[in-house]
Amino acid sequence: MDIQQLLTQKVQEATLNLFKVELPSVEFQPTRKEFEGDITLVVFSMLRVIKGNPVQIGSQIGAYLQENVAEITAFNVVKGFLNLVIADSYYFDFFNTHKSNTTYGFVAAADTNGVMVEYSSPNTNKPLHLGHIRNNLLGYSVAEILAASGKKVFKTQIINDRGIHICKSMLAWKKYGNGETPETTGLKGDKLVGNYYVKFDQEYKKEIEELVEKGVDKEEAKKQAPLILETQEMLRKWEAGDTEVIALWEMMNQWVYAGFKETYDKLGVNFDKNYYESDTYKLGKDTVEEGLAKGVFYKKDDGSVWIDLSDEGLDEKLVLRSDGTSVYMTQDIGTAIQRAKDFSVSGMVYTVGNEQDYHFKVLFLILKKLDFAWAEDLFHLSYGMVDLPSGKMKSREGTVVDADDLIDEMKNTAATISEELGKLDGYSEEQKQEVYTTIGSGALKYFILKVDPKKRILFDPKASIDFQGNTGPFIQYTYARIQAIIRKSAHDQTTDITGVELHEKEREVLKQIQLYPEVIQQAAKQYSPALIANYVYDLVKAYNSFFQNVPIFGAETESLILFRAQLSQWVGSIVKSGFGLLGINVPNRM
RNA sequence: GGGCUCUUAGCUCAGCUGGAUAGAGCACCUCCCUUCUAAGGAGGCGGUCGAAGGUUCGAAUCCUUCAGGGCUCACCA
Repeated sequence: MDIQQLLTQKVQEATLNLFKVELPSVEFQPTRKEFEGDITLVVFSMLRVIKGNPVQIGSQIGAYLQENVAEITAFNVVKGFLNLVIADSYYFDFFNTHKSNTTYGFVAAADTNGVMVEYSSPNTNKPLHLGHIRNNLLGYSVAEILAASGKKVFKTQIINDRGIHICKSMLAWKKYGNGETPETTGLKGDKLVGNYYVKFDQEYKKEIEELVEKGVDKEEAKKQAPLILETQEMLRKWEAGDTEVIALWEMMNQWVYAGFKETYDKLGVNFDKNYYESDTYKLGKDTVEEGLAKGVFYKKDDGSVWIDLSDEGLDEKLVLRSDGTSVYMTQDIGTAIQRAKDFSVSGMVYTVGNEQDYHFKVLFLILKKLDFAWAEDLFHLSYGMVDLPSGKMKSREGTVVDADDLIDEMKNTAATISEELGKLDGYSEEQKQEVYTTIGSGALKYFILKVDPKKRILFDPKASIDFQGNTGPFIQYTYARIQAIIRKSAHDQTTDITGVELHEKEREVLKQIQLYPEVIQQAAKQYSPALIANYVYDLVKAYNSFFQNVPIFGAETESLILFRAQLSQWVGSIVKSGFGLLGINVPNRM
């Protein structure tokens, strides 16, 4: 039982004895730095049931607790706050019990209830950019956090691999590509295909202009341009299973997947299963047909199929076009059902930007109306856009921050700083490169994950990401320093500690460590890696203050040295664990 | 126009779901490396929590209105 639970009981016992009232709930909070104490009972909130002067009530309860609870050694009352001082012995018990547990704070996964986390979900025409980085980091991290909180987690992505836009890059490559491949050009596959998508757009615009000059109306020109007609023809062939078109489609998709794989590896993210729209959209169509029979949907005169959500305060929404082809919603219905079949999950998390809030509101509602039991446990992990100072990233204006470029740039910055500091002497070139990668991507990942997912991020490419203060490298640096202590320390890391007096700084560190399990649960509940990031930062700050103000190897007694070395080790282990939940590595030296 | 959402120090962000004098980092100004890694530590400067009302012992947090930003309301995905 942790101290708060124990105190809750004891406070209820106290009020029953002293005031003859049963307290429905007891409110605690950490004691503020400026007051003496470790944990604070808020007496104000009890005034509803106990009438009287809060200071007096607080004093009486405080006296009772000091008398009857071994862990409470002193107390003081300020206004309506009862500050309680917890005995060192309590902290040492806590310390000895958990310090060697490498999964401290984690709850073992129950097999029964799985959760699926979808993230990334790229479009095969466009190389990944900064917005995708946020998506990938968030999704991966939330999956890790959910797993740590006791869920069985499956990671997936849905790949947008079909539709008219895919045919555009295929056609452009066929017409202007001269058989170029990633091998012949040395380009990453996704970049190569992305170039042809852009190329299509350029040529298409030229055709439109030519037609307009000949006197064709602009809207009409868009429909008549030979390129768009050819693209539509290609899509028809694709849907008809034309061998040549399918072969081209498969070849180019493979290039893109190979390119994405490289970027995912660099980001350190992965998936248990990939879904492809080309596989799931048909199931969506079938489901709509069934729903139509059940009366969930209705058909308009032109043959299009809709759902009426006006009772729920929303609009009518199209789920099948009049020509019978599927829309985005259709295929998302299909994908969800397919997943529920493939994995036994009780929940699904969709990591998708907040511009699709409305879409997911509708999707979840439709699935509920279709009576799927799991539809109650769907969550849209909606996150804010990553904007540049100039506004939105626009590929046409060349203002997109490319994922690969940014990752490389961060690594280079890390390398420059590292070399200036020159602390990696004795490392091989390969080891150094590894450290630079760790630091560079640590800086990037932390920068993005420390912000509440809901909020939009402003990213200024000119003002580079910091390496000092509340940053990834700051935290990694603390970890590296701790490793230096461990290397130097010949002390046994598991012996129990007794008979030393806690320094104020050590107490602060231990209080922070105590919070970790609860922080993981909160982060899981709120789907927020930012809570983990900010927690690790606070832990590290408390540790640094200890490190800088309290000697370790210069401590007065052997057991004190032992304790401080062990404490350092434990902090290091939690930093590693917490950063692991964010998908960030830690270096042994830096 | 309807819906959703955001606004906290010059800048970037916390603020434990209603509690004490609103906290960090960056930037700026002082100090601290013959003790373990100074990518660090100790301190200073800096706030009418977008505005106005309301709820109550108590509001950055809850409610209402207003202002400003973002997203969205496609037979695009």
